Amino acid sequence: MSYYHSEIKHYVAVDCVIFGFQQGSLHLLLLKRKMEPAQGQWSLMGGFVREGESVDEAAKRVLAELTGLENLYMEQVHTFGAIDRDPGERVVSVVYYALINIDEYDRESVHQHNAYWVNIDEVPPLIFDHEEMVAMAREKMKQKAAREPIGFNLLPELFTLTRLQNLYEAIYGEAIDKRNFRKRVAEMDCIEKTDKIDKESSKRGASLYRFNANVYRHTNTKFKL
Amino acid sequence: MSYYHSEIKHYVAVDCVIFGFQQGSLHLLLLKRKMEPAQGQWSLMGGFVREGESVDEAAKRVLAELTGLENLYMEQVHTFGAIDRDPGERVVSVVYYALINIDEYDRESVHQHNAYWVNIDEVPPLIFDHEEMVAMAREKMKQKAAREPIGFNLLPELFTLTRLQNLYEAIYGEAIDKRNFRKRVAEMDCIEKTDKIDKESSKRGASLYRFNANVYRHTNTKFKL
DNA sequence: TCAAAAGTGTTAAGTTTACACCCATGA
DNA sequence: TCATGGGTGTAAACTTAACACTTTTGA
Repeated sequence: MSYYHSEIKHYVAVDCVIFGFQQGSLHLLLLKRKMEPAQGQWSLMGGFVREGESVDEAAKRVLAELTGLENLYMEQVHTFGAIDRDPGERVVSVVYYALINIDEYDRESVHQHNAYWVNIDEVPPLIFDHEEMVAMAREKMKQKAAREPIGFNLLPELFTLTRLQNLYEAIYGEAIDKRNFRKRVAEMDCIEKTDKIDKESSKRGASLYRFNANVYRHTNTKFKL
Repeated sequence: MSYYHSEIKHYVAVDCVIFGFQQGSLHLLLLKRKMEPAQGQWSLMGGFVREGESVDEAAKRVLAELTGLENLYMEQVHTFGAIDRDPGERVVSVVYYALINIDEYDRESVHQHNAYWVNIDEVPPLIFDHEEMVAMAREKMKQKAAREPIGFNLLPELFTLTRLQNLYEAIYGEAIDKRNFRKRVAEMDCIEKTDKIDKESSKRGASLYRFNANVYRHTNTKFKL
């Protein structure tokens, strides 16, 4: 209105790199675009920032639209601001990543958006600069997961240690020594053994564990997996 | 024009957290605003993203406007997108930090912008969300400086080891053991001793060192100071 | 001659890595 | 009974941290 009238405005969008964990691998929720530009090609889920919402809120809305889930763990990654990154028109895009428990999304909604879970190591070519977005999001998530307990967002509430180890192997992209891994887990009070046993994944059965966020907040020991 | 006509646009700005190193402390280059809104208050250097430039280019331009320097080391920090973060009008701001050798900027230009170097531990109240921007930039710079040789951008080409140590102490906010520090430096081939001696800082004189970016690129040893 | 910064190694503590076998169970 | 995944400890290698005195020189 008043101060900045001599400046120009831009479209501001958000794009979401949505991580899930399945069959021992990280997966991404990708869309096969139903609209121009780039119809028929693969892309991240995105949307424009609207008038009455912050950029963070726009990302939450876009995620909820697709997955039906509110309160996902989400983090801003980077803003992509090249002039011609979108060949349709100039759009500045703020990228977020989200971590979701792959058992809990709204399949109906995902289906309607023409979205599919794709193994992160078999991602098809993506439109625009979306591959770079994925690369940055993956790297940032990896760094964060090593030092803060965000990985549990990718798991159900109860999980076996083998499953947790598989998750971290997928995140780091390398094998982890089982005994060393369990030693580290044992030192972390916030990862609690429950008295429940999982019989799905093995004949013998494996103890189920749970992440306790309260314990995490009240202990001063650094998280490190 | 075509695809996104039903969406609305936003002002997109850049704000720059400009670090310098002086008298053993990190300093920030801050402006006393000459215009509304928030005239007379302290702020970061900023500006709007224009039509023919990317967001990165806007940040470079804004930095060059203030300091007269091109090719500064610069990194994107975060995008601030709250609706009412700027009480004048809605502006989405992309924050960058830059590292500058405090001996080399254009004093004339800085003076004209009403800008001053302020010790980072004595920063006055800043407008809007600029204090949060500074905090995030500082943390990100610290993380990066520990693992990549960006600190040299804050120093002249030749420097003594004591000066380098003082810089890292300022970045980390804690004292470093002199012998351990020098041991680490000695193991890094990219930090080369020259045959020049600095006589300014001590009676005895101290050897001057230089960072060699080529050597850094061609060695595989991780940078760690 | 003395104040001020430069320069220099060793040891202990802590952390990280490598590694192999027995257990419980359902098919 | 055997194939499958669950569960457990120790020693060596490496990394980090702690620590104090001698040197040079200009004022």
